[in-house]
Amino acid sequence: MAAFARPVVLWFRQDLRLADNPALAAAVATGAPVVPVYIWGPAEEGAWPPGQASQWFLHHALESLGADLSARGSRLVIRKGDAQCVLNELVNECGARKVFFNRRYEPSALLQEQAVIDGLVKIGVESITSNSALIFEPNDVATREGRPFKVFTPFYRACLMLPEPLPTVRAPKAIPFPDTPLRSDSVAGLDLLPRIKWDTGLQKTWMPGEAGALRLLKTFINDGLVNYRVDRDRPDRDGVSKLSPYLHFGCIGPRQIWRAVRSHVDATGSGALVESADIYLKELIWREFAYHLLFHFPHSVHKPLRPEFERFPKSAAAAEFVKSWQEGLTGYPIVDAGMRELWHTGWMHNRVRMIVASFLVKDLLAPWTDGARWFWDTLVDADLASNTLGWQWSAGCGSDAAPYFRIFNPILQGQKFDPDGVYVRKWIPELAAVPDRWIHSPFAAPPLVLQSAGVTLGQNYPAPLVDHALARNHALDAFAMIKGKK
DNA sequence: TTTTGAGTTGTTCGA
DNA sequence: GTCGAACAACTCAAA
Repeated sequence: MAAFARPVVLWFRQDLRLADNPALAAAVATGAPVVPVYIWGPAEEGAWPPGQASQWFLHHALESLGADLSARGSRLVIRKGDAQCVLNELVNECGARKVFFNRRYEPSALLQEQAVIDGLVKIGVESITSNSALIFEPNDVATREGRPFKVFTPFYRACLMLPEPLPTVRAPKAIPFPDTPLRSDSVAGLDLLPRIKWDTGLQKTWMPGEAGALRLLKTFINDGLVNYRVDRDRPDRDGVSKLSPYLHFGCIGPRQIWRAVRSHVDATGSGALVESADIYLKELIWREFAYHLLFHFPHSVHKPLRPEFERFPKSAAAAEFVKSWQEGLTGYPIVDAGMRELWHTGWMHNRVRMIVASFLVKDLLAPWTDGARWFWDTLVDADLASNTLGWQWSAGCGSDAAPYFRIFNPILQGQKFDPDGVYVRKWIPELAAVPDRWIHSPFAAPPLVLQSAGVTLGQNYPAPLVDHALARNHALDAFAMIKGKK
């Protein structure tokens, strides 16, 4: 029978995995041959096509997915272009009457999705969509008045009132592929890899794909989770899961993580583990909250949620400052270490993300949107929802943002969270010989100390761009100004 | 409708 | 060195 059944199309998007993939499961459950397709269409991502680092991750995640499909008797069809055109073309080629896919929530993706569904209806093809990317979709959570949440804590409480995430769908054992010959581009043909070889650091750091995600999750749950409460703030330790790029591309789903953590806690839960697990799972709910906000307030990707922040002043030197910040040449070691970690690995520890963001916006008085854009272009985990929420929070212009007076002191933050300077020395080797006492403030060290450490400020390590104490006062003035106090 | 309590991640200053 | 208060006022969400 199956040989004569019309095939169905499975459109892979940000869900590059076989397990916990409801659209794939639904397609396989039809009993018909399945045509899995990935469509590379950066032009449809609006102002936010994947950056170089994200493209690198995507390339390898696609190769991994292709291999996983082959192991199940299938293969990945790859095409370039406009999703609506490609899908129309593909259903005509293979005779499919059904297209399965998982939903996305970014503004441009929502438009794309509607165009795809409308286009397919016109030629008599049905679209069947599922949720794979979120534990709770944007409309699943609402205030009692039916409105979206703007504050995290009530959102979080509302989520906890909802039923626990369902057990995940297993990867299909076999995925039948039709006999029809179907043209496919190669992953390499998408031209996602850098022309100039700068990706060595990425290669050393990441193993993109479903297997890499599951391996990371397992290691984290067994080794990292119990100390997560403390170690999540320590960039000098290996204390976080680093699952963010895998979540972004859907190499793993949030429900898989939720279930795996919960099961581990239920099986072995000591007090410390329970506490750490709750904090970790709360981070997953932060991700949900970011999608909730992006969906309901799509303008937040480029406009502050608090409109008075459009008047927030900009330093006359902002453009130069941004450049130094990008290059890791601000003269504040913890900031520079973070920016260099980002450049080399496509990732930055979350504690350090907050520090560099506060520094850009409040010490350098540069627009938060410049920071958001740089992160977008350089992060392997660049995610419109999380990036937007993070920057609005740091800049203080989100609806539930850091209070204006919360200005990170880059020296204190370094001393507190990288007390032995291990993180700074790793990314700024020119400071390696600076003693612990001065590692986070080399500009304050006695000249003889710097001399014997081989550091000459302004030559092999920059003098600070701004004086933090002064910069802090300027920022406080700026906040008073936009509130109309000055 | 009005009221009430609360809001991720910090720093500084003075006692 | 440690500790508590101040740093504002506003908006959100629920009662």
